[in-house]
Amino acid sequence: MDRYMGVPLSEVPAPAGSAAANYARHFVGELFLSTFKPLGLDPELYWMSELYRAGTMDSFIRTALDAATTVRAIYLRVSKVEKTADWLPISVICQTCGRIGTTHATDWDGETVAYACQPDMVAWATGCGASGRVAPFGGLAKLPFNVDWAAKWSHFGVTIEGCGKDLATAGGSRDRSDAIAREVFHREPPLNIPHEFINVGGKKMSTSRAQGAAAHEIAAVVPPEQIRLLLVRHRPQQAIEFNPDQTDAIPRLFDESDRLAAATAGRPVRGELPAHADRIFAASLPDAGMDPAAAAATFRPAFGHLALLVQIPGVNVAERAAAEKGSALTPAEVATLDGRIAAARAWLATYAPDAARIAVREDAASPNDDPAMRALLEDIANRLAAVAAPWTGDQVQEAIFNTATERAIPAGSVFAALYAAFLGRTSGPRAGWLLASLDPAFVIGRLREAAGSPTA
RNA sequence: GGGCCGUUAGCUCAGCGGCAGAGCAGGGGACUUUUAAUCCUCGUGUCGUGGGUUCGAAUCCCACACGGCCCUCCA
Repeated sequence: MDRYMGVPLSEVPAPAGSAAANYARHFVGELFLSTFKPLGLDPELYWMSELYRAGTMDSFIRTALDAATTVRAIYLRVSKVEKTADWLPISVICQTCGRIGTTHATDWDGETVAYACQPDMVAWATGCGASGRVAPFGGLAKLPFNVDWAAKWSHFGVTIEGCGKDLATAGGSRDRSDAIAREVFHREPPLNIPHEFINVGGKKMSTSRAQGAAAHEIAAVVPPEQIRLLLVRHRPQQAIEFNPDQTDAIPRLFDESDRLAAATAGRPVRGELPAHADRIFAASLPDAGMDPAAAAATFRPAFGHLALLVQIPGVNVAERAAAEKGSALTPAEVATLDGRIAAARAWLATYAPDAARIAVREDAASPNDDPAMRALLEDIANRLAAVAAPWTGDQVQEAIFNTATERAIPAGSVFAALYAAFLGRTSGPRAGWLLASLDPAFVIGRLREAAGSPTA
């Protein structure tokens, strides 16, 4: 580890087992790109290490070194950072040990600089102590971050580039780079659009601090379209509050996505829509080639509903979805459905609040308060005991309704009593199918507990 | 100590000089076989606080409070 501290990441070997050419490519390729790609972000990459090696940056290096006095003045004026009088805006790679973080360059003579690799320049790396002169071109040195940033604007002709608020602060990195662009490279810096962060539970999302959820964890649950919506629906300078843990934030994100789709497709929508709802929807589509109108018109099963259906044994979710739509699902709709089913399962396994999970009570039910209801539950138990296992959902549902009708008790209150006995709550999925999926002896026993009758 | 962004309904957020809004949550109601479904209905909230500008301020200006982030290096 120490051996590589201070060495350019492009020169550090990739971790064992990685196929990447070096450490930088390993992380950009394996982590960033694999997360971005499903989101429809397919950037064209430039590796600065290659541009430096190819000599592309040489003219900027020369300009910066010639203007070293100006650069030092900018650091002092803009950021109140005082560099020593011999400091040069160049980071030389030590010819002996390969480190870039430990070198101090001085004495630009128009072709070469002197440098020293210092053992105690920074706390996090130890220089080898070598010194010498080097022509800082062709990849033997790099520009410091702020100068490098400004140089890139000139080289790539950048006209607009946002950045996070951490860099956009007054006297911060962006201000320094802006000043360098103007005064050293004589070019107006690109239009800046500072943007906020994503907070989880009021705190900046941070994997290293184990705070809230990590991006790749959320991406494992929320499909690309909804993640894009999360990022796109707010003003950029508004921090995004997203706390999926034990909340309905994820189902709501789906609901908003579907609402925007409905509006785009011209279907009626409750309430007021945000300005440019159709544009927000189009921007949330991960595939740039996708026709927003066509995408909006497809059937989109409600996430909350799916999260319920996947928990009920014996339910054919695809059949239910087709029934709800009123016709067979298209291949694209099947793909949407499958994606949402997977998302619903992942959500239930991770972030979902307990209230969203159906769980049959382990403990015994207490007898119902109402004598008439107790008698009715006993009646249902007896009827079911006469039905040969395995029960079907229809059989159980029929037994419930027949009993309720005969005893002139509203079906609604019977169901409430059943849910209380089995789930410990007042509502739930279709009771007949729920009970049919459980062990018959258990069901009868539980019904008699709720009826207050001896179960032996 | 300096700076940037934010603060609007329980939650998430629009509105950004002209009657304070939406979704969700929540309350009430409808539906005699229940998808946690569906439908109808209900919104006074010190627009963070205090000043100022204005015929008129959530909106513009100034202070202050609170929250987040930054102000050494690296990127």
